[in-house]
Amino acid sequence: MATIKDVAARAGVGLGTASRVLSGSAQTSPSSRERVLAAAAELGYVAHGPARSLRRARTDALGLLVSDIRNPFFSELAHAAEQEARAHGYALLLANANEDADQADDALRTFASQRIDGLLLSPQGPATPQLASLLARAVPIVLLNRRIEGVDLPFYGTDNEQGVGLVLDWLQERGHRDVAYVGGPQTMSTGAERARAYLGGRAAHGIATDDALVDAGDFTTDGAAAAMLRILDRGVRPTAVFGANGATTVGALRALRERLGADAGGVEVVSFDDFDWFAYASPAITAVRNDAAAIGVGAVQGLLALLRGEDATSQRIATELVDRAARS
Amino acid sequence: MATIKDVAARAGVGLGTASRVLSGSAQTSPSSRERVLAAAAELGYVAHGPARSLRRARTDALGLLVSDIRNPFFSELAHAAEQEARAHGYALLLANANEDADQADDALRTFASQRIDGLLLSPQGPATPQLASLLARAVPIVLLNRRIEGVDLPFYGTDNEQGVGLVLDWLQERGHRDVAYVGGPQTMSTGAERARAYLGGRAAHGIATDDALVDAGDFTTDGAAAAMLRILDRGVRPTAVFGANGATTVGALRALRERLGADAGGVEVVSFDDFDWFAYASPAITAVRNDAAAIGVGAVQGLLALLRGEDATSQRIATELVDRAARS
DNA sequence: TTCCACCATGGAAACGTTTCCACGCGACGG
DNA sequence: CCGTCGCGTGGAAACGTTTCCATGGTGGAA
Repeated sequence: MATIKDVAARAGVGLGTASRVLSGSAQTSPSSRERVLAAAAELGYVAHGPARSLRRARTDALGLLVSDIRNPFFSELAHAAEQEARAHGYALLLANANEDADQADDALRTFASQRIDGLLLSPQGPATPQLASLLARAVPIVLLNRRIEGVDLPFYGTDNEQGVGLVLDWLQERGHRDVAYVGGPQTMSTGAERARAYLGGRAAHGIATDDALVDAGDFTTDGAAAAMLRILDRGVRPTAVFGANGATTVGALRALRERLGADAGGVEVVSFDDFDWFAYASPAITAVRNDAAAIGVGAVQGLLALLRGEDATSQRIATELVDRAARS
Repeated sequence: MATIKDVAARAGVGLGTASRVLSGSAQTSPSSRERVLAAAAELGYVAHGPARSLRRARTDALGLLVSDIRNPFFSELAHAAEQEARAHGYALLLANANEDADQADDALRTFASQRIDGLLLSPQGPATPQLASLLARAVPIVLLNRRIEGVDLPFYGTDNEQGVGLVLDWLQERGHRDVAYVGGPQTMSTGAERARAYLGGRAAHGIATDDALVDAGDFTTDGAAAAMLRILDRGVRPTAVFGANGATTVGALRALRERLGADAGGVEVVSFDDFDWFAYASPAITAVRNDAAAIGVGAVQGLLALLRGEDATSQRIATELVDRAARS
């Protein structure tokens, strides 16, 4: 309730001096400084953020739009990004698109209205009008984990090719020939890149190139379970299954357990995306660990670079394989 | 970049009329309305949120402070709360305390500066100066899942007593006598309430009241694993283990698997807090499902009631048991 | 001693809204 | 035909900051 005028009055200084002390923007005499700070403390003064933003034409806030905060990948990323932003004096506003284009647009509208200084965006699909509007306003934007067709923005995400390479090496080392692949939608860059890397690298790693072993869901558990069942229904019997993201792997696992029992009939499961609990699953799941925290931190740093007027270099974060196969 | 003045000028109306149309606050003639909306669309006008907040002395934003967004309970809750808030025209600002009192205070300071209209708070511990400051400003606040000593605020959380009752019934039905309990910190209301309900109800459900079977961690995986190991080291051999929250159960599971093998030596595990993947764990974990979404929605509704000047009634959300025990 | 430069200071202006107030006009009733 | 009522309107004021500008004072250099 107390304004800076009240503080100035109580400290017996002018409005300007009080502002200079409280925002630390310019030199002030030690005595003024002391009295202003004392007055502010006594009154419990808290600067009015919106007024400050109005005057300074910046909000010191970054927006983060993720497709689903319940997805552990994104909650980890959000957490890391928030820490990094906070460390640099920025607040992080989080919005949830709920895997829905309308909600995503809605969130972008809110961000635009809040006048965020920059945006971390995990795109749902193609560019939307709201996104175009933000681009037109020259709001700095970086992309997370998925690319947008036709829009060239700094990108921070997993190195899909390298990650799939690790999986292929592992499959070969374990001697798997008949491997099922449960993919994601080709319309997402993640789905497309992983599929391309896997399908293109199979032969060189001694894996059968039978198309009956390949199907795709929509990166949801349910979609992936259905895809896995379709594969099994074709009468093929893989010795290993590769899920193209975390939810996909869970769906495949569910289908395998339904069909083949709690140990999935000895089928080995390997995943792009790691969850901690994969260690406790039956069967244990080997996974490529997608470093969400590194992506979040890198993206914030890139965005901050853009805000300083420098340019940001895209990063593909390398993955590492967590091998949980039962060894004899 | 376009302001409401630009819109008014282009539409050939006065400033006031433009504002009235765009904020829908009062009657305007159809012709004005039409021209203002057209002008706004042509200019790509987006209202300046901070300016609006400054003038209206409200932000239409609610703050949500959780202890750790990576905790699935909170990400689920955050998601549900955001949907509910959005449906009522409020934005939800999310902040992460990272289980750390300083960061929590920092986040509260930011919220205060942003002039949020209301706060959903999952407290870390006792009341802090920043919280007192918010209370003094008469910012409406509701509490999530944990209470604060000495502060009487509307509360939305799990019905711990009822949930523990379900677990006790299940343990009795399964014929367990020697049950280990891995609890949480007594300084948190959740830890204390669950411990009280369990310890007090044991005898009536035919469970041994041997204190060697009881230990406590700090609601983290590592702390719980250590507690579980302490119990096993006492030479007791329980037939079932009850973990007082999700992370605790995971820690106990880890310790059991380390000591007794991948099937935990046949020990049955039951948890307060359910994770979807418990179905795929080895051994499968029975759990009391904590309805995070219902808590989030209820809390937002309560907060909105406070904002309307009504008063909010605390809610204890009932849990349900998800029985995943292997039946013969 | 005198001037100049510099630094701290007080207050006005500006940021983009909403809302209040006063005004003009048309319609309706007397 | 005139007074009044009400509705739509334009513009000024206000919200709480920061920043610019002018001013006064002080220290050092000449």
